[in-house]
Amino acid sequence: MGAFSLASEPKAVALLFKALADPVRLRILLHLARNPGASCCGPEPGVCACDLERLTGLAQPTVSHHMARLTSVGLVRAEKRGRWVYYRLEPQGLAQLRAFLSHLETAPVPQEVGR
Amino acid sequence: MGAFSLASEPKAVALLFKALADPVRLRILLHLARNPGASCCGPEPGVCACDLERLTGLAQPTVSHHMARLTSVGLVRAEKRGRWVYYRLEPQGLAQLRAFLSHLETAPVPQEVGR
DNA sequence: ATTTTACATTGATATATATAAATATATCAA
DNA sequence: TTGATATATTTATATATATCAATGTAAAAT
Repeated sequence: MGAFSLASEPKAVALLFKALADPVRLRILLHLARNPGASCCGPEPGVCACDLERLTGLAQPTVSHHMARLTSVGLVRAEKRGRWVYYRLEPQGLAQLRAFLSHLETAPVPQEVGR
Repeated sequence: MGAFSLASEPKAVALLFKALADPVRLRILLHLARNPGASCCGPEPGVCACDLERLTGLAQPTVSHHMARLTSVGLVRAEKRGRWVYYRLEPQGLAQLRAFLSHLETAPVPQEVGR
C-alpha cells in the first residue's frame, strides 16, 4: 500500500515537503546520499552529527534541529551508538516522494502530440 | 541537461519544495492533475481561478498568491484568455522533482543484504 | 567520582509567509 | 462611456521557523 493518501492527508504530505523546503536540509540529504558508508566517528554506517556541523558551518543546536525535522517525517533514520548519532537516508521517505509524483502524473496534459 | 543542479543551486531547489510545502497548494496541484480539460469558464484547457476559490474556500487574493508561488517555480503554467486565467500543470516542474529524487537515489544504502 | 564529549532541549529573536481587507488593473457587457 | 467581472497587487497581521546562546542529558575517558 502507499505510504499516504494525498487526498486525505494533505497536511501530512505538506510536512514532508516542508522538511525538504530548506537549502541546509537539502545539502544534508545530498551528503547522506553520497556518504552511506562510515563517517569520521567510527566504522558504523551513516554520518555523525559532527560531520554535518562541519558541512553546514552551523551551530550544533541548529544542526540538531534540522535532523529532528528530517527524521520526524521519515526521510532520515537516526541511530545512537555510544556518544554519537549516525544518520542515514530512510528509503521509505523517498518512496513517499515517488508516491506523490505518481499522483500528479496520473493524467498528463496532451502536449502538442502529432504536431 | 537537467533542469537544475542540486549541489550548485540548493536555494533554487528549496524554493521548489517551499512551493509544495503547503496543504492548500497540494490540493490545488492535485485538482489540476485531475482536471486537465475544460473548466467552468469556457472550453479552454486548464482550470480557472474561480474554480480554485470554490475548491479551497479561500479568498480571491489568497488563491492568487498561491498560484503566483506555483507558477514562479515552474510547477504551473498560467494562461490568460479574456478575463480568465487558466492554470495547468507544467511538466517541467515535475521533471525537476524527478531530477531531485534521482540525486538522492544514486547511492542507495545497502539494506541488510544477505542478512 | 569528576571531567570531557556528543548531542538534545529551551528560550529568544529575526525572517518568511499564509491570510484577508482594501485597492488596482484589465476585460467584457450594455 | 459606464458598469460589471475576473484576477493581481498592496497592506497589515498572525503564525511558523531558522538561528544561536544557554542549559540539560547521556556516555565515555580520566
